[in-house]
Amino acid sequence: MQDPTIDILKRNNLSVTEGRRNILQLFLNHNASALRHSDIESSLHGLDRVTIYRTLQAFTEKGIIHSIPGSDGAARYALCKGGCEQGHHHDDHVHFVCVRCGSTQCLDDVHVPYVRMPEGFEATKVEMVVSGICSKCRK
Amino acid sequence: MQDPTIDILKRNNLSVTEGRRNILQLFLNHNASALRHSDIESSLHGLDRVTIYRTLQAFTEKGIIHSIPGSDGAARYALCKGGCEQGHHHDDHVHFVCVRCGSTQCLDDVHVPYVRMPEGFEATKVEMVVSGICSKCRK
DNA sequence: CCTACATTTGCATCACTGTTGCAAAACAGT
DNA sequence: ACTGTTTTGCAACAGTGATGCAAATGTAGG
Repeated sequence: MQDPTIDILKRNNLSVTEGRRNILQLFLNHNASALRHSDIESSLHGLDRVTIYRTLQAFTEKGIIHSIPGSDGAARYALCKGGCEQGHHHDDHVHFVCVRCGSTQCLDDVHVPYVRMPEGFEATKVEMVVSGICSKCRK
Repeated sequence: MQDPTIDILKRNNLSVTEGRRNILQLFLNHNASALRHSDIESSLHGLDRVTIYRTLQAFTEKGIIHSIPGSDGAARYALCKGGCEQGHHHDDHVHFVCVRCGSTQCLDDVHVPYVRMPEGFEATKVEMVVSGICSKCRK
């Protein structure tokens, strides 16, 4: 109740630790754009690299955050807005990567359109990433 | 004329070297699914890692191959089927990643649908990657 | 075919991402 | 507060990708 981070961690059956609360708080403060592991590492010095990796894994498994594939070989993470539960994500929105400022954001209102698969293919997940100039960089 | 690899390299103003011909031949033989750097490295032992990276870069710039974002942090590459030229790619097809066999393939007949961007966003590139079970693995 | 110039290769090295095993520290429930 | 479980930090490792430089290779002209 008092602190939203404690609440979220408990609801997801995760032990409430300093590191997890700090990482979660960072996502709550920063929900305009997705965070890379390195962003978290530089914001929260003193927290071990490995702990951050493991925390991101745990949060992803619980459905607190979702990962966004980055073409530069570094995963990005953003808070799930709702509908995601233990084991199953329902983030069917489009992601946007700005080539100018480098930020990745969730376009929560733009949902991934349906595409018909060829005979014999069975789709279980669809990722759509749009690159271009974001609204902030276009001024 | 005689060897398609020589032909393709010359058409793109690339020096014809042993390594480039071998890599290109690998793509020609293997056009059902995309290749990772490591696939090429293990198929063509004796060729330096760095040479492979630089060749993949050169081929991508020339529009011979295109890269496919992989969520596992390893880029995949596949031959461009047409419409791609020096500097500009026109691969608007969907990519499929099989979670069973791990292969990545181009669904050349399935093209990426249009999505309307929110106010202020300017899209220049759209990537769509579908995961699931491919037709071969479903038998 | 040989020479001279430009390009490419291989090697060493580096930076970054992500994983694993293990002992010490922190947490949860009684 | 005590005990058992979970998490953390550390060390080490594997993989991807980039860069600088000297040696090797390719290209074009005669």
